[in-house]
Formats: sequence, C-alpha cells, structure tokens
Amino acid sequence: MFSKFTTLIIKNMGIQERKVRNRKEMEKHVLDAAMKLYLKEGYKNVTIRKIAKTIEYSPATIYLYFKDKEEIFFTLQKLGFKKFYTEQLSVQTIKDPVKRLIAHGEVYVKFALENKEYYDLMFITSEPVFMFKDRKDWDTGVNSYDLLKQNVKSCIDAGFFKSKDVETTAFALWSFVHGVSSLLIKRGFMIPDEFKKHIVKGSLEILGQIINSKQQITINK
Amino acid sequence: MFSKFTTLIIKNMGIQERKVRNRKEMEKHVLDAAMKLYLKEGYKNVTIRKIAKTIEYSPATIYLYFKDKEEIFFTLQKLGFKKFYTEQLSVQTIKDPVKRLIAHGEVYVKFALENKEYYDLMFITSEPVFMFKDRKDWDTGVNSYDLLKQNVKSCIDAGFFKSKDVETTAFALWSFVHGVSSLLIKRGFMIPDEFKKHIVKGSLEILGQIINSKQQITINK
DNA sequence: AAATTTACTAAACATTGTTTAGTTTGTCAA
DNA sequence: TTGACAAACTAAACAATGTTTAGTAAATTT
Repeated sequence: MFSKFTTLIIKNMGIQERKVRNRKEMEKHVLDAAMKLYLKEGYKNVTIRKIAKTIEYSPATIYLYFKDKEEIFFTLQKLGFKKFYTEQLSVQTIKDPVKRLIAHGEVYVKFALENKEYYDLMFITSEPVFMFKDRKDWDTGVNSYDLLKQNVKSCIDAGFFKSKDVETTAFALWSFVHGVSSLLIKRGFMIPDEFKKHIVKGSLEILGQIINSKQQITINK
Repeated sequence: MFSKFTTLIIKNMGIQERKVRNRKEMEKHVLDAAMKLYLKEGYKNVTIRKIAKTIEYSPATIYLYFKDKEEIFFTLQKLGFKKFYTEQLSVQTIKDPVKRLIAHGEVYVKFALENKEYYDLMFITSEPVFMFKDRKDWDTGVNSYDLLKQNVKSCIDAGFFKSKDVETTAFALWSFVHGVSSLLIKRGFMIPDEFKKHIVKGSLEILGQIINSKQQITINK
C-alpha cells in the first residue's frame, strides 16, 4: 500500500510537472512567434492566425494560453522590463556616484538600441493598451525608476547637480535618455548612419555635463 | 461671340471653384471626424465606417477623397507639422540667441502638451506608417529641425555650449524636449498631476543650464 | 434633349480577433 | 483493461474591419 501510494504521487507529480512544462513551452512558442512577426513588420503584421500558422496549431489553441492578443504583447512587454531591469542592475557595482549615474544612462541607451522592439513596446507604442489593474505587473518598471532616483540622489548628496530636487532631476535625465533612444529608434531614418554613433556619443557627453554641472563650475577652467 | 465665350469661362470657373470648395470641405469633414474619434479612444477607434457614420456618408465615399485610412492620418500629421512650424517661428523675433533657444524649447514642449494627439501622430506613434516617397511631404518637419539647428548655431557662435558640433548639440536638445514631451504624454499616469507642472518647469531649467553651460563656468559663483 | 461626367452608395470580399460546440487524446479510479 | 472524466485541441462560425466593384442618380456639358 505504501508503494502504491508513493507511485501515485510520483506519477501525479511527474505528469503535473510535464504539464506545467508543456504549458510553459507552448507559451514560449507563442511569444517567440509573435516577436518574430513583430520584428519583421510591426504590430499590424502580428495576427493570431499568423502566430498559429507559425507554431503549427489552430488559432483557437492560442486562446487556451493567452486571454487575447493584448495579453501576448503585455507579456512580451513584461519580459522586456525584466531584461531591462537586470541590465540596469549591473551598474550598481560602480562605487563613484557620478560614474555610476553616467554608466546608468549609457546602459539605458544601449539597451534601447540593442532591443529596439522591446523598447518600443515598453516606452513608445501604445498598442498593447496597458493593463494596470495589478500594480505588481508594473513592478520591474517601477524598480527601474527607483534605481534611477536612488542614483540621482547619491549624486545630489555628493554635491552634484544644480538642483536638489531628486524627483525632477530624475525625470529630466530619464527624458533625456528616452528622447535620444526613441528618436533614434523611430526617426532614425532622418539621420545618416555614419552620424548615429557620433550623435549617441555626443549626447552622452552632454548627459555627463549635466550630471557634473556643479563640480565643473567650481573648477573654473 | 465674345460674351458667349466669357460667360462660358465664368460659368466654368464658378462651378469649378465650387467643386474645389466642396471637395475641400468634404476632406475637412473627414479629417475632423477622424480626429474626433482619435481623440476619444485612439487609433484603434478610428474606423472608416465610424467616420462615414459621423459625417453621414457611406464608407465608400471616403475613398473618393482619401486613398486609404493611412492617407487620412498622414494628412492629419502634415497639418500637425504645419501648426508646429508656425508656432515655432514665433520665437524668431527674440534677438538674444540664448533666450531665443530657451524659448524655442519651451514652445516645443508647450505645443506637445497642448496638442497631444498631433504630437503623438507626428513623433511617437508608428501607426500611419510614413509615406516618405515625396520628400516635400516632410518639408515642414525638416524646416523645424533646420530652425533648431540655426538657433543652436547662433548660441555656439556666441560662445555658448561646451561642444561646437551643431548637429550633435541640436540632436541632444531635440532629444531632451522630445523626451520630456513624450514621457508626459505617454507615461503621464506615472506622475501625479500636481507634480507635472513642477517637473516641466524643472526640466526646462535644466535645459537652460545646458544651453548656458559655458557662460556659467566662466562666471564661477 | 442627349450624352457624359461627377458624386455617391449598396453589396460584396477578404482579413481580422474571438467564441462555440464538438472531437480527440490523455489520465485515473475501479 | 475498461469506462468515466478531464485536458488539449480544432473546425466552423461570428461580428467587425478596410477596401473594391458595379451600378444609380444627379449635375453638367454638348
């Protein structure tokens, strides 16, 4: 009876685990297919039917894994925020507050330009109209902004920046890196390719100047 | 024979003019209806059928005035650029280059926040996938950017800014005001309303600091 | 008055997201 | 192993979309 009992549990658990695994695999297939289609021709190109054809299932099956099309994009967005937050954490090892904040800005723009589609979904497009019923879904986004404010505060505490208003300064810095990123992503065609690197570099130098502002004034060249 | 000839022309011209007038009126009706729907619930809410119902014509009629839905939005975009350029021109009366450039930035953000939908169509959304076959369609956009570069150059010539690179500096400034504008428009819900004015003001002060950078260093408080 | 052009529309088409109702397959107690 | 049950999947249909076609009625020209 003991063996029978255990085998039952073991069997159940094995099956249950496989089922969870299968479900996650299926979800991933859908997300991968959606991202692939989005990459190729944008939001309009991502149809449930095309996703279904890509993963070789019927359209109806997709609705067993995602409530609707919106949820698919919302999930992709969440994945983007997760990756984004992880990459941003990497700068926290830098001790010097100014260097850290500058690196933070660089990582931000780097992420945006290396993950254009994610960035688009996260901060530009309004397509997957946000589902902000659960605040926790927005968590990594909030965490990222908190991280920025924390790093801004370190600089202000160390005597940098003209203003001592953390909130406003953080917003201004965010605006700057977001502006650089989104213009390059959405209006990149306006700028010749050979200029782009130069422009990013130049913009980041200006970012450095903003952060360093107070210090440089006292130096008085 | 003379009178017959002239009356013919006059008659034709009257009819022709009325036809042109009618056509323009109809186009305006369509555009107004589209904008009204867009305002209420965004791009997804603007359907040809709803526009048709609003203006009390059949859906097919709309296709006599616009090639497709895209062209409707493209036209709205062009109207936005026109308004945008006109408003920006107003700062050109300011003689002092620094004051002029700061005012330019203020007018930019002001336009964006007062014409959120236009700004969205012009610089954020990718929905009306751009029709850039004719460069002239993009003219007022280019003019606006040229205006900015001109104003940046005046400041650089007058000894402001750390960098002497007009192209990069102009892009950085554009990034900044675009970042402020687009974040407020698209992610405004993240910021309590009572902070918004404060944040805009603070950001514009930072903009002023960037522009004034060289000057302030030599002053050395 | 006849011919022609213009302004308009009803009806249809293909494509979309999504639901329903049902089938097939897998799981498990007996 | 078998019969009941649940899980996984799908064909077919639905309503809404952008757009086209083929045609009508009115305005205009000849």
